[in-house]
Amino acid sequence: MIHPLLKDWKIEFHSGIPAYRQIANRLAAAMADGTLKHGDRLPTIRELHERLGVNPNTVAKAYRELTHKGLLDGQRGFGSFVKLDDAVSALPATKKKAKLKELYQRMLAEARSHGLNEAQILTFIKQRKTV
Amino acid sequence: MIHPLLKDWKIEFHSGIPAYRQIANRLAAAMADGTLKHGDRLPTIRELHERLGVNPNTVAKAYRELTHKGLLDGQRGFGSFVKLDDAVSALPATKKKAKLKELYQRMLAEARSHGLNEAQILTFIKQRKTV
DNA sequence: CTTATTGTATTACTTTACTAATACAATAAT
DNA sequence: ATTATTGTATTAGTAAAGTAATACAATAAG
Repeated sequence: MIHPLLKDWKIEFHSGIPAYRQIANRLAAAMADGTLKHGDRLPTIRELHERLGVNPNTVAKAYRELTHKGLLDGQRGFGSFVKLDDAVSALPATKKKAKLKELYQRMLAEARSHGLNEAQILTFIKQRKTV
Repeated sequence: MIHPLLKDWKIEFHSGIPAYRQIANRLAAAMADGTLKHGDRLPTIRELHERLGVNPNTVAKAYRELTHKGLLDGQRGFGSFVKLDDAVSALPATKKKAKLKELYQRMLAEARSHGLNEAQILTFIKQRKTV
């Protein structure tokens, strides 16, 4: 049975965003929004490799990154499994906040370099509805 | 007379953020918050080169980027000048918005990969006071 | 015990990003 | 006209990122 994640998933090879990043982001997003739950089995590295047309190592790199963040658990001969309870929820609020701040600052810097100031940015974001 | 911008400006060489980016960001930020106004003369490339301890070309790269965005105007033998009215203000609102959206999406993707969902992110940002 | 399946490790190739050295070109001052 | 000052262009070197080819290791199933 084909994994739900694989529906309509194509790597954009000329987007400037590296393949492994697209993979890691998609998986992480699915975890964050609840599509993937703790204990779920991910597609095997080789399956993604075939379906997406990328090197097995590229998939492995994405998996490794998530594993390193504690979001994933790989078991040889068995598969890779989502691991949400411990690591993520246990990620202290202060650390999360620090990470967010860092990301936000980076976005600010880039926006500024396009002639936008923080007020405009905040205005834009605050208009967005909380999904 | 030493340019105001140069006060307490050191390049962080081991921050992972490239020197030219630090330069471009600082200048753009100064433009966005009003520290630099239209027509202001920037430090010369060679002056920044000496003060910051980076290659002239590195400074030039930052200037080139801003020039390309229409925020700067370089005149040989004369200097580089801030150019805010035309380009930036004329940057159509729709384009600004598109850019913001792109930046925001990128931030979201990265935040998700740290186990955060959009709601948390929005909550964090909305708590920030509009400077 | 053997085999198929899976994640992991090693190594190398290719491209891109960043920085640097150097020379060139235009402007202004004298 | 000459010279000093400034931005620009060309070229090259270096490091890092991304991808790939291949071999290895652990687990489960028969």
